[in-house]
Amino acid sequence: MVRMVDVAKQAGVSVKTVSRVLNNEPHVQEAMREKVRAAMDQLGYVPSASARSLRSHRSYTIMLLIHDIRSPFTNTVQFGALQACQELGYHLQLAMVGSETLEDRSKLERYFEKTLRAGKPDGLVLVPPMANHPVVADVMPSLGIATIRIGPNDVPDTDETATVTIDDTLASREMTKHLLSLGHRRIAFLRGKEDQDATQRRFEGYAQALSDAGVARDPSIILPGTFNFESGLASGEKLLAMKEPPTAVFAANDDMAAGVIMAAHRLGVDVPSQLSVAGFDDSEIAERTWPTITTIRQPLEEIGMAAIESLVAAAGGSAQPLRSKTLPFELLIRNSTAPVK
Amino acid sequence: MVRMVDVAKQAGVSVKTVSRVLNNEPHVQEAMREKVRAAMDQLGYVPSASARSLRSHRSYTIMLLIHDIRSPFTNTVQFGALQACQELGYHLQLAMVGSETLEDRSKLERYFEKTLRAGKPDGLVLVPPMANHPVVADVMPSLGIATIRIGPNDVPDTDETATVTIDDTLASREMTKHLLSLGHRRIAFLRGKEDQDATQRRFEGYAQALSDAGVARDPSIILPGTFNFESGLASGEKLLAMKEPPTAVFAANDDMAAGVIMAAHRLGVDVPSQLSVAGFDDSEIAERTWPTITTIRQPLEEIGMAAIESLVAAAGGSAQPLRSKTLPFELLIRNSTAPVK
DNA sequence: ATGAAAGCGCTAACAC
DNA sequence: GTGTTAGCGCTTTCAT
Repeated sequence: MVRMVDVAKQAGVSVKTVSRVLNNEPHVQEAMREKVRAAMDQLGYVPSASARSLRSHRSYTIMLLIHDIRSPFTNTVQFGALQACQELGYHLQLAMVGSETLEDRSKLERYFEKTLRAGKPDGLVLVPPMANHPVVADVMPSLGIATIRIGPNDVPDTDETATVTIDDTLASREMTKHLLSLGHRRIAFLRGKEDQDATQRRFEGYAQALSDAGVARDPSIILPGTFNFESGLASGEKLLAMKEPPTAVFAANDDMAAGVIMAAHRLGVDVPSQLSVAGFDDSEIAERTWPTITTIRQPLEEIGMAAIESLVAAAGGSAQPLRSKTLPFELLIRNSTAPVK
Repeated sequence: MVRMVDVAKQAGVSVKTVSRVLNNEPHVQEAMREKVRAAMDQLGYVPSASARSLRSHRSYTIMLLIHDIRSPFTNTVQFGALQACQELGYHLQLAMVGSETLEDRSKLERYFEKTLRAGKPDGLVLVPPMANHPVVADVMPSLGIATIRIGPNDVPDTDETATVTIDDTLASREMTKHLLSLGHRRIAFLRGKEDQDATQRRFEGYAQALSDAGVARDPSIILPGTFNFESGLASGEKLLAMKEPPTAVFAANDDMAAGVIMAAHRLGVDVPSQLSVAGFDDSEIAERTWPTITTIRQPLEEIGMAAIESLVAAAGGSAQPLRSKTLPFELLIRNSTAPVK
């Protein structure tokens, strides 16, 4: 194994200088820097991560904390995060919190204590439903780890936490306006999980757009949901069985929208001629159903990348505080929405 | 921060004894062991990962090497792997190899050198298409890292590598037999990517079943593919435009099967009454299309868990060699296959 | 601007 | 069965 001393010998300098070059510290002449870099390359030097972090208390590792790893949302964020990590020379480590742990405050505390102290990540990325879970929010500050939350819109920044999101309310309003512009007046709304900020935000956008258009809200076609396919299926069946069914359904995410489409298939209702369906997120499934789903694209890959970039910037000695970012969304009109008949 | 000395002091023993307890080494009296454990709990001791790995050359980290992170296949394996890691006290780290890197031997070598030397994982999990990529297979042995490949059927074990899979050929034969039993004789087959072992294996099962049933193979309805939705869509459109279209399509994975179903929708062909469609993998999409897809369930979560368990067992001092495993599959008959008319 | 020395927290090697 | 000591490879501190 090639050690720092070997590089130092090869370059004819002291270890400390090599260390300075490795860490991009100032106070090294450019010529020296070059010589050291050449020696590193020549010897194929790879610094020992454990030695570095033992001494410096930095791990060059970001931890992505997930709840349901199999969600395409999380998966895409992860993809972006991983790309950014590789570019910046950081490791991406995964950790998962199960439902029971999430419910139980003391369990969660113990879990964090163990996982975070052991891994000592330089930063933490939280995705929904972790991102604005009340118990998580309670426990986090005591850990003293820079954290980016993905998703929530209304959590204030602190020195140690910030958020990366889109403007859910605005996006939802635009989608609702799209449906209104097609002539729909009886538009159902499927809520998501209530412990996720997005549910309320998206509902607000829907409510605002209706109110702007002077359309009264009908509570009987605003249904609870869980963000998953089955919940959309059940709500779809319920709505279509009504005496006066809605002409459009806006689901708070694509999985539920796909469920509504499935319900329509089952009941022989044609989408979009008899029922328009809109989703949110632009998950993979939105392009794989028949018809394909009109939705809001969240730049999830970019969100993942932005999260890592913020954390790494804050971790690097410069000690700039974390900054929240709001990224742009896009209304994607596909085949599941059409003018009302 | 609580250190090992603090625990030792509290328990009234030497550091080495604490270390022995931490690592479950023998030669410690049960009473001492208990005392030490109590002290650890009481002080909230969390061992320093970096110090341990600096000294012991073990990182308690498994690396999952992925190519296309957004595939549901990989995602589910990852889910199982993460569960197993948490149970066994290991960290799961992610690394990604892009397409260009995978094509270029020297790039790949440099990538591995850098990634693996830096992270020093105790084990490596490869998923398709990494798992039996020729260049990867060439480069791996020189790295001296215990590796589990997920997917390939025909790679011999070595001391350092083993595989965890299902019997693709057998599974594919059973699916083909299912279609034959429904009266289909003109069964198309959609191949996957040719650099993946599964493509050939699954084709062989199809070929065997046809041959067992005395049905001649028609090369004009055996089409190449890439395992993705678009490729299934294109093949589906091509098959349905034939003068004598097949009565059934067996796609080498679910994404392609979903594409075929989409093609049928577009062309107004009813599935399954006019065309039966079968997939492979039991991806999430297989239950979200209309109709739902008859497929082969691979126990991907269990596969991910088994991979980690093997690696951890081999990493733990016992130094037992890696062992390959073949897990059971299951034929899931859903709504996309029906008797031929 | 550069270097020498101390020591991060742990385990390997060896003593008892 | 248990303890002592050295040192893993690096960065920090302090000196020059």
